[in-house]
Amino acid sequence: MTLTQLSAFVLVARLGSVKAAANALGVSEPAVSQALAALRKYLDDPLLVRSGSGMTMTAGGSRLLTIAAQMVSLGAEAESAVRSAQGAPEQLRLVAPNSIVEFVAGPMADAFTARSAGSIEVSAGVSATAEMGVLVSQRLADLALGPYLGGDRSLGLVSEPVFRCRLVVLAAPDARLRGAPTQWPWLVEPAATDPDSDVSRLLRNLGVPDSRLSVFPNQTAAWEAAARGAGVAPGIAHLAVHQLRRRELQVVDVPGTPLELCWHATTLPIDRRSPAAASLRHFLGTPEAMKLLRAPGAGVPPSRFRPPVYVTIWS
Amino acid sequence: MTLTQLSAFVLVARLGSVKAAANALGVSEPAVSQALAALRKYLDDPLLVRSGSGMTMTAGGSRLLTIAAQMVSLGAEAESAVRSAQGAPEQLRLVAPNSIVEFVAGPMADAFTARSAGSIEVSAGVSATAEMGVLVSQRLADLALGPYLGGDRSLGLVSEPVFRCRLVVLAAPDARLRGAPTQWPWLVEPAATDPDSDVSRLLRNLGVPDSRLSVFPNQTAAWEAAARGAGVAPGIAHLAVHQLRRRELQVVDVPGTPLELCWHATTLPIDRRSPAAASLRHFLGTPEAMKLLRAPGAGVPPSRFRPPVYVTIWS
DNA sequence: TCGACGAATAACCGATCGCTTAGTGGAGAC
DNA sequence: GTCTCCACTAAGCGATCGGTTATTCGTCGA
Repeated sequence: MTLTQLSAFVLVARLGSVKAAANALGVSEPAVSQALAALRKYLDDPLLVRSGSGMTMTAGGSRLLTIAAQMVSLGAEAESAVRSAQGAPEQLRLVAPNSIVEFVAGPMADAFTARSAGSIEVSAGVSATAEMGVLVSQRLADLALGPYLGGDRSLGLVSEPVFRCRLVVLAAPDARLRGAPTQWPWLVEPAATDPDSDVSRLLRNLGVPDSRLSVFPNQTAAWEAAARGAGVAPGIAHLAVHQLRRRELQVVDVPGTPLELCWHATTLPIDRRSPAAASLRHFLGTPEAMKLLRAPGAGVPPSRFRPPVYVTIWS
Repeated sequence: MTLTQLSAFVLVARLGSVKAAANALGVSEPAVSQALAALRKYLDDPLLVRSGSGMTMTAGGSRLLTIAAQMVSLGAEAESAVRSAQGAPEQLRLVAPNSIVEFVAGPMADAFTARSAGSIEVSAGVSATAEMGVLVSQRLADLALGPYLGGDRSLGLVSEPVFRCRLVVLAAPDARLRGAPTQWPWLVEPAATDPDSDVSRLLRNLGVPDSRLSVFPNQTAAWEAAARGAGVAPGIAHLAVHQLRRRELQVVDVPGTPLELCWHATTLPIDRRSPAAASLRHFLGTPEAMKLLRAPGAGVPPSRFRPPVYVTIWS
């Protein structure tokens, strides 16, 4: 019985599928399956059994889940406790949707590290909406910046609004868009395939079929294609400020847009929150952070992003 | 960072020495030292440093201790939770001084297993007094039967009296004992070398030098030697009932004896106690258990006992 | 009935764990 | 100074872990 096995089990139980857990951990699906098999053998209990929709827990599995979750969480806590005790920079892991990581996580991390006088290092990772809450509650991440995640009460998370913005649809000024929006070519970033993402919701509301989507490795690439006239690209309005100002793109009037959004900061409740996480949470409310959220970085070349989507970056 | 490493660390921190921890775990001393080295390297902190008397914790070490102890404890809890959930017999580990294991633990375990209709299996192990409390608080054992262990408040244990008995000194009826007790040959079981044991205390009070001790692998062997006239053997009076009735041994009048003792049952507090441990604890108060405590088994041939002393038996 | 998807298994591989025995090093006791 | 105790290191060994790719198995849905 190892901590990796327990952590795989918890993730499978929480996400409801081996595949999802494998994605969240950034490993192949048999790796998770085997960790599960080893645990099953060791404890002599199936723990999770396949059932029509996802995996359901046995009696033993549900007892294990509560305990294993604590152990995994304590494991992460132990590391940070020891490291912080000796003055090494604390590792703080921020998780967010692709668009946020792409434009604001970098400057945000740099600013916060500077503000903490180098005593806290921030790293950022991309994750699907459905995984973000679990990652934070598992202490695989310290803070999630993105949609509201307080819906699942069982995770015990605090999700507070920090920033309002608008989702719009962009296209080149000279683009000739014929017919209904459902027939346009839609140039999207990978999050559009996350059913819980705002972009995905917008596309569903419009009734855009998957066949009309072109998925680009990141938002910047999708917007460049749109600027070349290849189609329309949904995006957060203020993140495209450079392209809009240079007239490479303009806002297209589409039903249901602009979609008012609110980014939330999600963490463990105060009593379970690490000091570093609390500090970052506080930083997000400062004018300095607001400025960074409002004035995004220029975006980064595609090569800096990992090819697979919805993979968290930390090992 | 593995659970074995954490468990080794906790034991070293609690027992104050690598050697003691190795004994408690039943492994060689370098094994523990290496586990510690691996943890130190992984966490990049010395955790425990040698200091004149034993090992003292660094700041990181003391932070780790509280968390690691929980993790180790949860690990044991996880196993028993899953096993009990699927109807497999629960493993209940009883720890006691050598004499109790030798004479009463076997019948007690059998009786309790029968009483629980086979749903709980009891195994018994020998441990030094100083280790018993730690073993219970670590959940390496579920119940300790022996001396009072409530002294160390930090372990958070409940130690309640269950049985009164007397420690006496025995010899063959025809033994010719010359001079003062300090000059007799003393035939002792291994617990006599445990400074916290009652036998050891008695010998200290009498001023018996170590050179006059002959250590036998178990109580039965020591008593057999005494019956052959090889010297005197301290022991719990009612455990020697067979030898006394057959006139192989008789009580020798020695200052400070009979020494009134009280066996205590030590467990975690009720809210942290496993149901099986609670059940055994309750069983110890029943007339059936009293009878077993009063009328011991015949003792077992030496070969059934492990050569090393003060080693807990479970892996 | 067939196909597709997701879980489980097989086979393999390198790294690490956990343990051993044997030897080194350092601090205190005589 | 030398002895002794105790922690640590070295070296080696077998088992397991944790990961991969490729394949098989079961179940659901068309």
